Amino acid sequence: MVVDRQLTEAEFDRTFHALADMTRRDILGRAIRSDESVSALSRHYSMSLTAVQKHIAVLERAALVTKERRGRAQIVHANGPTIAKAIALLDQYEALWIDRANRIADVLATADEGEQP
Amino acid sequence: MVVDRQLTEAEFDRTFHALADMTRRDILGRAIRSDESVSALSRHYSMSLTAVQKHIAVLERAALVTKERRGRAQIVHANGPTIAKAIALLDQYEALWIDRANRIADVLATADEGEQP
DNA sequence: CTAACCTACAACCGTATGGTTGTAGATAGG
DNA sequence: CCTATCTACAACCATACGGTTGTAGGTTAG
Repeated sequence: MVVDRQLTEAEFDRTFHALADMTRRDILGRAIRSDESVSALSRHYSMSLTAVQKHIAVLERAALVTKERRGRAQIVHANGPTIAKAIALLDQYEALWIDRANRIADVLATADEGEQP
Repeated sequence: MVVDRQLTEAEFDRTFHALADMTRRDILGRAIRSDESVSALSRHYSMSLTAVQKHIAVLERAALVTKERRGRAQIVHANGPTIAKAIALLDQYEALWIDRANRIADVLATADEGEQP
């Protein structure tokens, strides 16, 4: 099963784009805490149902969320693994940054040694 | 000093929007690994200098990057703390998700106990 | 001083984004 | 059956985005 592969660059594009909107982050948060239908979710916001549907579609294309039919309602579930993969990428950047900061600190420390002969 | 506060929602918008583009992620990666000027960075990409300037401006508005004048060159530095704050938000989402998954597992386990009397 | 270089910014263009309204198809409930 | 509910989707609109070219201002090197 190809299930735990890294996200492609295009998938990262979609994931971060989906996260770059307050309404979508809020929808994601609600989807994580409980299972609500599309229309139930839409009632939390002062915009049309269609607008919320589109936001959910963006989250869905980013694989941050999945929909499950349950009678006439469409239940929105959060998809944890995609969040984890986004974290993994940012962790790589942070690790590089910390590594660089450490190397710079080393260079400065070594330079200091030579300055008091 | 108000330095380590959380990002506002609008700042998260900018941060994730900045990360939602392959070229900008690449520029951020290069800025983390080394200090390059704007024009030096632009040489890595098959687009105009102006386009790269704009990408850097987006990263700068998101506080993922800062610029430092050095003679006639403008050096682009990565800004680690902002990356860390983005990670912190995603970690919150992931923690909620794991918590929810655990609670669901508990409910299922409890239900199983009652099924073999 | 002059020429080359680095950066900044305005103006423009096609396309994507985020919103709206309106129409229509399933499904559940009384 | 009939009606209210939930969802889907097309069409439209204003604005933002990602790219271009062109012009202009500092700064360094020779």
